[in-house]
Amino acid sequence: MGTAERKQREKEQRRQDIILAAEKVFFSKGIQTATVDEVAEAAELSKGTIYLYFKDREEIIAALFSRGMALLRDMMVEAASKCKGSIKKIRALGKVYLDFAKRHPGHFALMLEKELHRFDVDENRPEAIACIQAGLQLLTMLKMILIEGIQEGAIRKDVDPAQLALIIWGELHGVIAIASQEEHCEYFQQFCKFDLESIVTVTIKAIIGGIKK
Amino acid sequence: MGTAERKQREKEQRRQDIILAAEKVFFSKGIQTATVDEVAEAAELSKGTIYLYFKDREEIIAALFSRGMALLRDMMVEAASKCKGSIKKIRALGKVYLDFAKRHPGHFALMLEKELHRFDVDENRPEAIACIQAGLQLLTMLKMILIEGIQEGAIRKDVDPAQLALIIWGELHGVIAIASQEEHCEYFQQFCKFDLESIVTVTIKAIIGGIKK
DNA sequence: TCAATAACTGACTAGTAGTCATTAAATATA
DNA sequence: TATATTTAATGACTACTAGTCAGTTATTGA
Repeated sequence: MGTAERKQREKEQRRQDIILAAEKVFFSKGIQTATVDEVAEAAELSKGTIYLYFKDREEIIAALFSRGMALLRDMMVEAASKCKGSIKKIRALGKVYLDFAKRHPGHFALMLEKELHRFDVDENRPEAIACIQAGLQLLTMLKMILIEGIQEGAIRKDVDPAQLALIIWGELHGVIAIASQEEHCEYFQQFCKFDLESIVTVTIKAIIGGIKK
Repeated sequence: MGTAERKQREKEQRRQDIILAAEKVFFSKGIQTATVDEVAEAAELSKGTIYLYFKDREEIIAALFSRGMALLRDMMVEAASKCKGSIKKIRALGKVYLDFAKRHPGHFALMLEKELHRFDVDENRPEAIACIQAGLQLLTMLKMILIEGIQEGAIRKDVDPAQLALIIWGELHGVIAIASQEEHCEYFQQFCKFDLESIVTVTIKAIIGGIKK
């Protein structure tokens, strides 16, 4: 009797439906201003049902975040696999992040808002673990590329590759976050004019310059 | 008749008192959870009075932010003035940020939470302008150091110094933000063990490596 | 057919941002 | 000094939203 299994699948499906509805609402109305009631309406469910599937509002956002992170990770893994040599791979990652920002602006905005500021979700809950896992997989991929580069002799070997992976990710994300935010502020435009693409290119160049042998 | 001037001073004083009360409340209870009522109570004023001095909650936070930013800017300007040579100055800035995090943990936390994500404050309001000004002053100082470095021949001259200043600030802040957040997460500890101090040292080294001639 | 279980509902509670008519205090004026 | 006027402060109130839970409906298994 596969009833239990089917029910399990249906439950998972409903959860996914809620996540998709939440994406529509949160990405169009803004993370801060969208309400759970609006998510419920978009999902054609009552608010109470939403809370059967997610502990609280923050957990819904965490689910969106980990989906976006997984998306980015997949794009990065694919792009890296197409390049030969660690330096080229790292250069490709910057381009991928730009591409991600263009193709998934909602997820990108969520990442800018949440990547650098701790979720208020209990660290032991599945959604929090999924967030951390996706981030760790991204860092691990980067670490592998660095190890490869050290073996090739292209990258300096006096730094721990894991630590360096964290640094590169922080640098890249930090620059893109600040630049994409200040892109729309006229006061900052006076300080320096640029497009996101050129600033990422320069950043990647600087990062690589800092880790090359 | 100096009544008007005195009243103006008193008004400004009250505003400062509210900001100090807000610091206590926001920094102890957390930016997200502290309420305006609590600020009012700490300032020994009614909530209505708070709203005579600040348009909304976000503007109170913006006032704290710009105060912190000015604090950091002053520390950085002072530290830079004590060093000879642009490379040494840049190295000093990383140390200053660490020192700032230790001496002003509340402001540091606010910066992690807000620096990379746009304030919902009208760009034309004084508080928003103060935030942007403080940030711009910091970037301008960095730009001056870079120009000095280019003239000295210590720093590569193929990049716009203003753009490079933005990149360095983004890199430094991005790394510190991610590292200080993940410092407390056991899952990330498995990936790589480090203390904030060593990661900042390595980051500064990487940044300098990326911009040296 | 009917009892048991699971899924869902929406009115309700609690809590908070922001408002505004009213009160109190300070100042200017006669 | 007495009174009018302006300024500062109040706190009860509204509007809104996260999260709950007793009750309803649908599904399943006997």
